[in-house]
Amino acid sequence: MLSRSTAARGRVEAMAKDPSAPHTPQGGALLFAVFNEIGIIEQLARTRFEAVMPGGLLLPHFSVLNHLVRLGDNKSLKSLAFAFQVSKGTMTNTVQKLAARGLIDVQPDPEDGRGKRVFITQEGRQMREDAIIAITPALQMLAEDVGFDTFEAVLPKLSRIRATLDEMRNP
Amino acid sequence: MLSRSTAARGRVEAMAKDPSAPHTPQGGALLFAVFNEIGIIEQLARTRFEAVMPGGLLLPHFSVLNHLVRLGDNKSLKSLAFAFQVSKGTMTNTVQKLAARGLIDVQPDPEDGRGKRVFITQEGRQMREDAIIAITPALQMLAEDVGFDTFEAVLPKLSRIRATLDEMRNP
DNA sequence: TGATTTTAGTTTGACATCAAACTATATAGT
DNA sequence: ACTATATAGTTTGATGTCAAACTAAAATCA
Repeated sequence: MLSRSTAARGRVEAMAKDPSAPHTPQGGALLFAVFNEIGIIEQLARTRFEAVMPGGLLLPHFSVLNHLVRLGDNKSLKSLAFAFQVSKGTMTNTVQKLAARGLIDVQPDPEDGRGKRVFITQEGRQMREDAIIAITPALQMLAEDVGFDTFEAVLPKLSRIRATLDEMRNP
Repeated sequence: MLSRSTAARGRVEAMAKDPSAPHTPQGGALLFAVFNEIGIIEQLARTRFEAVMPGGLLLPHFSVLNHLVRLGDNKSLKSLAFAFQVSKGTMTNTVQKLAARGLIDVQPDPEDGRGKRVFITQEGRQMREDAIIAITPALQMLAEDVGFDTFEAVLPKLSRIRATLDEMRNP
């Protein structure tokens, strides 16, 4: 059986780097490799995150709770969908799940008959706290093993890539 | 309507950075921010990639074709699932879709009655070439706008994070 | 004011994905 | 050899997601 890191490397190398391929830009392989690493990290991080979440909380659910605590509640579904770059239907689904668990409270918007407003409940705040507590050991281990400076160095560059990708949408 | 980059920043800030939260490690916010950027980039990149793929080819489909060209075909489903870090069932599904389109050829493993072997067809090779041609403009634009050096700088650090996350699985 | 268009949210249908159960074959243990 | 266990692949049921169709309520405009 291959080691896990070998497996991951296998996937890294799985992406395009064929120098004989026509029309491949010089260094297109580099970009492929970066996006491939990002894809793997996203998957590994999500899996690990959800594995330790209390009550089977999923990443998008936590994300919404965290958003409501950090940036304040009384948010519309639209703004939440926009903030997380998911479709309206997806946010409808997420909000319904959170509401069914009593972690948020959804009410009609008093100023707009079409809209709704999302509030976090006390249970929702507690769940968000528990979630942060649950993931903290993994984050600490990661910070120790990888080095904090690596994360510091990488964040602004990722932001730059994200911002550019963001601007490239719908030209 | 908010600008798109404002929206993306909204999602960035949506993740944990609450300094008042108990048990939040010093700088836990940094790690959250990094993973959040990674999540957004993965989503934006996938969407953009699939939007230009010929014949509605999806990212996992392309990834398998590319893998078979770059690392050679005659692969088992197991090894493909392992390389891409997806479940066996997922790879069964992906392989069935590719085979139905005639892009790969799946045959029983002559040396193992349980196994199958996956081969890429000429149509599959052509599809992979077309896909690379289709995504190249976006990659070039990105490389120009962001700067090649940013990608060069970020790749080894992402690899490090990925490798550590990989090692952290199933201790 | 009345008609058109835009917007907020929901629903529907399709698809990728996963975990777990299942089948069939191979390997290990005795 | 016979039984146990492990492995390759498929299937099943659930979930998250999206795009597109749909409903209802603004906002625009003529």
